Amino acid sequence: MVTLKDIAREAGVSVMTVSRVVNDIPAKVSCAKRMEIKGIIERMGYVPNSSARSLSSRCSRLIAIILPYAENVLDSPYNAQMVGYICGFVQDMGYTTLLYNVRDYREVTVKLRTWNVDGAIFLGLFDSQMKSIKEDNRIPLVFTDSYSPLRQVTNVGIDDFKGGELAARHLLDKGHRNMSFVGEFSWESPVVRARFEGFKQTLLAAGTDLPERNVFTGIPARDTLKAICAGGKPVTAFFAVADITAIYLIQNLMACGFSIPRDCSVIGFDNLAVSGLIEPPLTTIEQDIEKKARTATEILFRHIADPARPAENVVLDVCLVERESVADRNI
Amino acid sequence: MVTLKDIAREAGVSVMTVSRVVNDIPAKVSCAKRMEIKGIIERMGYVPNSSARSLSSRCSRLIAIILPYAENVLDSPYNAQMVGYICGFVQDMGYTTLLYNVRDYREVTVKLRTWNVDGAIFLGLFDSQMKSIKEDNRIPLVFTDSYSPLRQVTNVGIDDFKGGELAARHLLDKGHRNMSFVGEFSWESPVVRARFEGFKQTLLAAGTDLPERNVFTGIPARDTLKAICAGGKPVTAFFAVADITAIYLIQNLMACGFSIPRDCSVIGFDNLAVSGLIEPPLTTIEQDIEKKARTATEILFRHIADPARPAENVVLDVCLVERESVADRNI
DNA sequence: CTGAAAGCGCTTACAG
DNA sequence: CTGAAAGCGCTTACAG
Repeated sequence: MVTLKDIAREAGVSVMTVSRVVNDIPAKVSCAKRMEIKGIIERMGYVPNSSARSLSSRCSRLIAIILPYAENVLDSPYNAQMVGYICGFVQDMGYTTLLYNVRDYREVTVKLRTWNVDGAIFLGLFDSQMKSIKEDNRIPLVFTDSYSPLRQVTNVGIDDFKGGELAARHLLDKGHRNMSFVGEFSWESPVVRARFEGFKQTLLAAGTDLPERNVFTGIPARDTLKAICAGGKPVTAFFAVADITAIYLIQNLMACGFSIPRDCSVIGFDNLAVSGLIEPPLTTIEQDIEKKARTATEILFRHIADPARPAENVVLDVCLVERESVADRNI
Repeated sequence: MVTLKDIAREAGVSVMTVSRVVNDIPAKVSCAKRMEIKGIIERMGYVPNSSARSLSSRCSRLIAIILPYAENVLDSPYNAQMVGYICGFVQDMGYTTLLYNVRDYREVTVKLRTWNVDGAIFLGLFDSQMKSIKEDNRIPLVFTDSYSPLRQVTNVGIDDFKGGELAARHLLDKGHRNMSFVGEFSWESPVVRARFEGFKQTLLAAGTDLPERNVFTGIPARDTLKAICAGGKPVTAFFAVADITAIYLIQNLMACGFSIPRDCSVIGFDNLAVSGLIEPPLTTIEQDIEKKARTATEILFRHIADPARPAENVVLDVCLVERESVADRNI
């Protein structure tokens, strides 16, 4: 392994001079010497040892992405997109990405400290442990999709409530009057809750009720689907809390013999790449995942550059993407 | 920051004794002392500094996953699956995952050396640079889907040729006699080549030709699709080199007014999660991505434990998954 | 503009 | 079973 010392000996200077060249510390080494040393570094294939750097400078140039545990954390297209973009942005900044999935929030502190990570981005549900995580780790931390009331926490999220509103308004516009909400995860998730509330309140304001029996935490069983989509006052449209949910819901509705959108309409949330590819192409609420990833990374680096910066809470916009999974009942 | 020294002072022992407790070096510290020290470590919230460890022990417990550059490397569901599984397995071994996307293979050496990475797994097309990468980095390296002739390289791949055979045999069984191959990427990719050869040779052996005009490097334009699927001797079935390709191909065929599989059949390769969700559900050649990720990780750790181990080339099996995108023309 | 000294937090290698 | 010494490769802080 080639070290600073080797380069220094070869160039006949001290290690400090080489270190200054390697780190491009300006105007502290004469130009001629600088060029000569650069040549030797190139020729000998010197690569700085990041561990040694991290140890002495207390900066690792390492960013951790923290995901809640799953057998495969990137199974979800949303997570995969976020991690992929963040990884690219982090690398563009000259930093390196560590990828972690944690079963218990207490693992977080150990993982961040042991590598002396300079900053971390959290994907997913860490709301309740956020306070402890924040207290235990005095480095810049960016959460995503958090609804924690803590003001000193930096978060990048989207307008989930508005997403629910847009879905409701679109279905109302298309003449639907009896609808169903299909959630996922537990009701613990404030993200699900916000989308639901936006949906429900918009319906209520328009004089349309969303009865309890049409609200589900997961995809309803086929018998249930058959029951609510037929009978006296059938459900004509579903708002699924995520595109993945919508896709499986459509599968189940089709398996029940329903045609989408002729017999019942479905609107999703996320606008994943696959959502335009299924049959029928999914009408959905779009969130800009690249922008979310970019914003989260930018804010993180802003806090790394200036740790005194106040916490920010960014809420990104959402919009309706109309495709073919919602029928117009007005015509 | 709590260090070994702090624990040592608190316990009234030397740092070496604490180090031995932290690292569970067996039977070298009396039991009573060991318990007492463990208590202090717990109480003071000591976390070992991995950089210091890496520097002095020359082992980082870091594994790099190297992907060829893309704007979003995890945009491909295949990459996302692989990275997700590998990350989990690596973590189970007590190691940490670094995620890199590289534009140029020369970046690889710098990235691996600077963090003193203990091993690396490569996803994607590194065949031509493999020799240089291998020579520059004397740590365990596992490649995937490589067709490099280098014998000293460890690789985990699948039987792409057999996949092509299975596709051909299935279409022949279903009575198709005029087929098309739709590739992706360049023909440089030996993976594409192998799938193509398996397909073509099986057709030829059965007395069915695969004329040049029905072989494509990307998804054909709609005019082309219309032309080859109509006329005197129409193409009745397509073999797409990957499910993603198949999905877009189906989109295009539908946009041309063709019904799948009534007017033309499509068979894919990979069996992604989405492939069963599209309409019609895709008949495809399945590869076991979890097994591939697991095998690659296991072999890597075997080589880390015993660097003298000879290189291995593992070829995993593939199989046909029959769904609804291929019509039976015999009935 | 340049360098000698000290130290980051740990482990290796040796001594007892 | 325990510890003092040296060193991993770098940077910080200071001196000139």
